[in-house]
Amino acid sequence: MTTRERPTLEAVARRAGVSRATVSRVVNGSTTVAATIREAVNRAVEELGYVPNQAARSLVTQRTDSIALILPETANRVFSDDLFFPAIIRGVGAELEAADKQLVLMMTGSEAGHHRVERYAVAGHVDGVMFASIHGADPLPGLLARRGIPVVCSGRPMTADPPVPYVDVDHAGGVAAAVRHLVADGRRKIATIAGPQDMVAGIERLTGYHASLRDAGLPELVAQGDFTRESGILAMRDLLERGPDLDAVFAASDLMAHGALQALRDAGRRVPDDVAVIGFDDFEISRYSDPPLTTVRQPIAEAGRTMARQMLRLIAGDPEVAPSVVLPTELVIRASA
Amino acid sequence: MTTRERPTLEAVARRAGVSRATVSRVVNGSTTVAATIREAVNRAVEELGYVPNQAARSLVTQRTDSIALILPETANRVFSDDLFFPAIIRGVGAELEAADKQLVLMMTGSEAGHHRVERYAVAGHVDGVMFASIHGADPLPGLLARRGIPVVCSGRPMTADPPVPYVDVDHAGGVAAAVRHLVADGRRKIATIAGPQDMVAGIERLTGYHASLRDAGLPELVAQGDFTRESGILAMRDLLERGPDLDAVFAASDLMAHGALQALRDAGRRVPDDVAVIGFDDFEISRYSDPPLTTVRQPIAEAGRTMARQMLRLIAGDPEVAPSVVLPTELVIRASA
DNA sequence: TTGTACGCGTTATCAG
DNA sequence: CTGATAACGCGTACAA
Repeated sequence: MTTRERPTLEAVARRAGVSRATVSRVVNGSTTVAATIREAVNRAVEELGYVPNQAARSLVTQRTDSIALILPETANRVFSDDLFFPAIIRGVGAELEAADKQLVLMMTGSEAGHHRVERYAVAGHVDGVMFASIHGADPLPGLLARRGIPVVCSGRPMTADPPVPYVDVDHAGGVAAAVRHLVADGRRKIATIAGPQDMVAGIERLTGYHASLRDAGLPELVAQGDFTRESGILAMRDLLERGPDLDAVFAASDLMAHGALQALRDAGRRVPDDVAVIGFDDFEISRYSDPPLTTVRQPIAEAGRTMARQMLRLIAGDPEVAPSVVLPTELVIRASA
Repeated sequence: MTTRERPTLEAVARRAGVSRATVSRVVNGSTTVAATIREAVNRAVEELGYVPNQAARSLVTQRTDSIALILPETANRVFSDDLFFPAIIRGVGAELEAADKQLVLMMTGSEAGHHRVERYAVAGHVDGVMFASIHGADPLPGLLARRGIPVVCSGRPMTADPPVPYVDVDHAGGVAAAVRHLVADGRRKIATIAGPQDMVAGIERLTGYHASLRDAGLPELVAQGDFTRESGILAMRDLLERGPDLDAVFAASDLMAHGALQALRDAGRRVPDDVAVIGFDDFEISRYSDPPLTTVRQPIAEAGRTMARQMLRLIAGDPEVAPSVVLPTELVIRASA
């Protein structure tokens, strides 16, 4: 391994026969440099393979040009068949790439990881921190914000101690559309498989269910899941037991809806003839399920892009950053309901 | 958002009534500081919420205490039902956590991303770079190594321009064990579903297949896949068409093996009665397939841990870092073969 | 045991 | 348009 010394600005300057200042200007794309000199400097940079020392640079600029995306989950959860994280990462990545910022992914399933991320950010490793999801009343976003670090969350934080800008989708509106569709179809015993109640997405979809059924004057039937397919299977079995006469089920995630489809099939119920099923997400796979899943589409990648844009504004010092952006959801009707 | 000034060493020193040097010593855990002073300093640190400026610190120490793990894939590939990446990330994460180093994940599916990672590393953002996989003759590992940046790869790099330390598993040995098992079981028409031939894992498993069948004096039958389940389905159909009389198939990944199981079922072949199937990976789900999958176990998380350990040694300047570590594989016999 | 003083590699502010 | 020169915040010989 060649442990050659890294060339400095000084070295480039000597080789090009100019001052450090001039080299710095060229490297940073200043226009006020004579063409001939610029060329000489660029040649020297090339020959020496010069790359600016990030530590020195950010010591004076106060910037690192890299931004963290926190995945407050364990590796097992992040990397599963749940396509939420990939989608949000794609959205964030695309927007940051366009802005030439480096995306830094950090998983913090454990408590210790949580604390290390805090130090990492406060120490100035990154210019800002985005959260891909929030569990319970996670203090970290507020903590960082109070430190003056730009923070944006995906999903409304449950604690708004110092209010942190967030991007979310219209959960309630999506659920309402789903329930309306079921009611219009003549369904009268509409159950739900709720998401985890330590996450705003889970809570708001359940709240939306409550509100919609109340408006429609229909009886409720709730089972608890955690967004995963397995939990959908278990919850559906539970529902069938407690409400054998149900004729529809709204699952708070596509994966749980798929689990429900499977459990219904196992129980000999036909979808949608006996039981209508609606999910929430609109993952790719939902187009190919049996039957294809009617579901509430939420623009996850778009949420990621939006989150990144807000972050870039925050970093740029834009005072006009909206405290929240809520993206619309949309009912996608296929065969299951 | 409180944009309070970040306290510096100087501020802490003033408050504690000591010099900057002393504060620095306390913060870095030097033992040569009087207990009373240490306490006063710690109190000041606490009160001010002081956290060392990473840029300033690494400007002098030449270290950042964070290490990158490159996933040279798109988000779609990284976050799929392939459990390779989660496993390796878990292994790496555990080892780095113990060493109190921060793990930084970077995905570089695109060409541009590739280049940005190079600059990121060369600029000194991280102390070292690990690669979770390698495609073709990726020049990046060598490029970084030549720059004097510690590099470790998971999987033998196809180009060893400057030889880069790597951790891999015994592909050939695993394949040989699988084929031996099939032959001993009386199978005589053993096909294979090969992995992508731009990755060493794909190449070596196919090479191993060639060698094993040659040794056994049996005819070959090869179809091409890319480690995914879908490619396994397609490849199996292809094989059945070209070799209707095959009585066994070795798939170079568990996911492809699962695809093969499905295709065989669709074709009305019984497993293992008509066709024996063996995979490669031993993912959790392979215990629950129908039938449970006989497969070659490769210790992925252990490879991640080993890779991290090698990296830590490299960073510590240990001259005794092995140029390569090859972990054993093991045939796990279940019901499919 | 503690403090002084220098240097790490850049950028930015001034003169020239 | 270019070149000195002063920060930026910290670690660490060296001196006290």
